[in-house]
Amino acid sequence: MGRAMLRGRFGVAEDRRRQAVSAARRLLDAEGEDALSMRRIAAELGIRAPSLYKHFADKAALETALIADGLQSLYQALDAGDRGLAGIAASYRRFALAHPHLYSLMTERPLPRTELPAGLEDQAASPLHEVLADEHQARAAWAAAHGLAILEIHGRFPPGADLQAAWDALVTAFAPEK
Amino acid sequence: MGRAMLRGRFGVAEDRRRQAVSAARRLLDAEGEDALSMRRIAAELGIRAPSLYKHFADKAALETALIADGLQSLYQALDAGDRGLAGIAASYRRFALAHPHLYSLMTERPLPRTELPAGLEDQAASPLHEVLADEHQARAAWAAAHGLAILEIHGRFPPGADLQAAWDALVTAFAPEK
DNA sequence: GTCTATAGTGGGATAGAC
DNA sequence: GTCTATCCCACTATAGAC
Repeated sequence: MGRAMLRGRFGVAEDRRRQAVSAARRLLDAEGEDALSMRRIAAELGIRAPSLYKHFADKAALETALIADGLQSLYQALDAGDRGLAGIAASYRRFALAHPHLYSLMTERPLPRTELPAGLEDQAASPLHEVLADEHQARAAWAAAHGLAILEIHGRFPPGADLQAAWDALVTAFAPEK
Repeated sequence: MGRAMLRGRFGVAEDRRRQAVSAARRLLDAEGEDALSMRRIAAELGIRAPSLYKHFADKAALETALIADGLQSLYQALDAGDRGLAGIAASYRRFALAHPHLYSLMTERPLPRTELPAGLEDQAASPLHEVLADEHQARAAWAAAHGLAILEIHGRFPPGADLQAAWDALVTAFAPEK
C-alpha cells in the first residue's frame, strides 16, 4: 500500500493546498485583506513564499480556492438554518458578519466562474431560489441581502441604527405570501 | 484689488485642490482604482507627487474630497430625475453604472463622516426619504439598490440576466402604495 | 508651491541549488 | 517540495533647496 492511500483521498500537494486556504482564511478573519500576502500565508504554514508557487500558479489561483471554500461554507450555513425567507436572511447576515473580510473578498470582485468547481455558484444560491421561484424577485432579494450585509460590514449606517428592523423590512417586502 | 479676489471665492490652493479632485475622478473613471496614486494624480496636473502634499495632508484626505465630490454628484443626479421610487432607482442605477469606480470608492469602505461637509450624507439620502418615510424601509430599499448596483458593477449576475426586471422587482417590493 | 532626491515599506514572482 | 537569493516593481511620504 503506497503512502498516497494512507493519506486518504488526496496526496501531499492537495493537503498543502487545503492548508494554505485554511491559513489564508485565518489570516483574513484575524487581520483583514492587507494581511493576505503570499509571504504571510506561507509563514502560517512554516514555509517561505516561493514554495507556495509549487501549489498555486499565482496569487489569484490561491484567492480563487479561497472564494470556492467560502461559497461552500456559505451554502452550508444557509442549508443548516431555517428554510423560510426570514431564516435564510438571518443565516446570510450571520455568515457575512462572522467573516466580513472573507465575505468582501467573495463578493466585491468579479467571480472567477471558469476556475470554480462546476455547480458551486448555483448550489450556494439554491436555498433562496427554493423560496423565491421568480428569478427576478430572487435576484432583487439577494441584492437586498447583500446590500444590507455589506453596508453593515463597512459601517455605512448611522451609529445606533436598528438594522434588525431593516432586515425585517426586507423580508416583509419580499415575503412570498404577499 | 488683490489677486485672491480676482480668482473668485477661493485662492490658488483651493483651485489646486479642486483640480486634483477632478483629475482623480478622471483617472478613476478611465482606469480604475489602481490608477489612483499620488504620482498619477500629480502627473495629470503636470506636477510631481510631493507637491500634492502642500494641498492635502495625505492620500486619505484627497480621497475624502473625492468622496464628497461624488456624494454631491449623486445628489444632483437624484434631484434632477423623476421623484418617484422608480425614478430614484433609475437615477441611482444610472449614476452607479456611469461611474463604477467612483461608486465603489464611495461605498466600499467606511464613510469618513467627521471629515465630510456637514449635512452632505443626509442630503444625498433625502430624495429616498421623501418617498419612503419609514426609516427601516428606506434603509432596506437603499441597501437593495446598492446591492443591485454594486453586484452589477462587479459582474456578479449570470451573463444575459435581465437586470431591469430585477430593478422592477425591487421597486414593486418597496412600492409605497402597497 | 514646486522641485529633486531619497527613505522606507511591502508586494509578486523567478532561478537554481538541494 | 523546500530553500536562499534576488529582481523588479510601485507606492506613500519627508527633507531641504529654490
